[in-house]
Amino acid sequence: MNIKDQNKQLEPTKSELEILQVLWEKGPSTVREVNNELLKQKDVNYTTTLKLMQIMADKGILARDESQMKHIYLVAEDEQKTKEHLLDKFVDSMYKGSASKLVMQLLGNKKTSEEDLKAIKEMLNKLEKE
Amino acid sequence: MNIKDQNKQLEPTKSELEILQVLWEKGPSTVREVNNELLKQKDVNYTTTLKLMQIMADKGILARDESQMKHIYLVAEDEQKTKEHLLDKFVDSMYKGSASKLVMQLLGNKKTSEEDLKAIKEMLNKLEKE
DNA sequence: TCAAAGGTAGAAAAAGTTTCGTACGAAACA
DNA sequence: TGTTTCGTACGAAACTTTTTCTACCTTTGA
Repeated sequence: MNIKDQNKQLEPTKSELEILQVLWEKGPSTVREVNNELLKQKDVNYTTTLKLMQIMADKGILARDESQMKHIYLVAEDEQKTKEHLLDKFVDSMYKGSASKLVMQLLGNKKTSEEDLKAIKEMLNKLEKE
Repeated sequence: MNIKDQNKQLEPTKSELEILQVLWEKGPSTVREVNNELLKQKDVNYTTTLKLMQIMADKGILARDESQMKHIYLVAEDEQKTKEHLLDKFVDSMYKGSASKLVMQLLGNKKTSEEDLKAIKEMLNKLEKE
C-alpha cells in the first residue's frame, strides 16, 4: 500500500461523507435507517445506499454486525480523528496551513453568528488559563 | 440552469482546486508555468494540465488571454469569494454550520501554533472594538 | 528553408464514483 | 403452504473526472 492509498482510506467521497454524517449523528444503523435519513435531503434509492455502505465497509470506513439479518453498520474510525484529518487537509490546501487565516475568513463572514463569536471567545479564554 | 448546476460552477473538483491554488499564488500564468508548479507536488503530464485548464476556462472558472501564442490563464472569480464559499460548505457539512465547533476542533489540534492562537486573539479583540 | 521545440485543440481512453436492475434468501403472516 | 414483504449481494450501466494520444500550428534558430 503506497502513501496515496493510505490517504484514500481517510478521504471519503462526497456521498460517503453524507453517510458518515448520518452515522455520526444517529450512531450504528441499518441501511434502511441511513437511507431514510438521506431521503430527507435528497432522492436516493435504497440499493444505492446499500451499495455505497457495502463499498465503505470493504474500504474499512465502516464496520458491520452481520449476526442478524438486518446488518448494522457502524463507523470504523473515530469521528473526531476523521474530522480532524479532513480539517487539516482543508486548512493546508486552502490556507496553506494557517489556522488563523481560516478563522479570519470565518469571522469576516456574515454567517458567523454572535453566539459563535461568543463561544469562540470563551474557548480562547479557557485555553489561556490552562 | 438549475440550482444544482449553479452550485457546480462554484465547486471546483480536486484537480481544479490544485490549479486554482497555483494561480492564486502565482497570479496569471501559462499552462507551462502552472504545470511546472504542479510537478513539484505530483507527476502530471503537460497535456493533462492543459486540458484541465481548458475545461476550467470553458466552465468560466478561468479566463484567458489568447492574444499571444502562449495563452495566459487567470482566475475569473474572486479568490476570497470562492474560498468563502468552500469554507461555508465545509462548515455546513462537517460541523452543521457551527463555526465555533470548527474553531474548537482547530484549537484542540496540535498543529495550531502559538502564533496562530495569538493572531486569532488579536483578531477577536479588534472585532470587539468595532 | 527546414528541422526542432514548444504551443493549442479535440477525441477518446481510463479511472473513479454513483446509481440501478435483478436475483435470491429469510421472515411474517393469511 | 403460499405469497407478500423486507433484506442482502452482485454486476452492469451511467455519469463524472482525469489522463493520454494524436494532429497540427507557430516560433526559433542553424
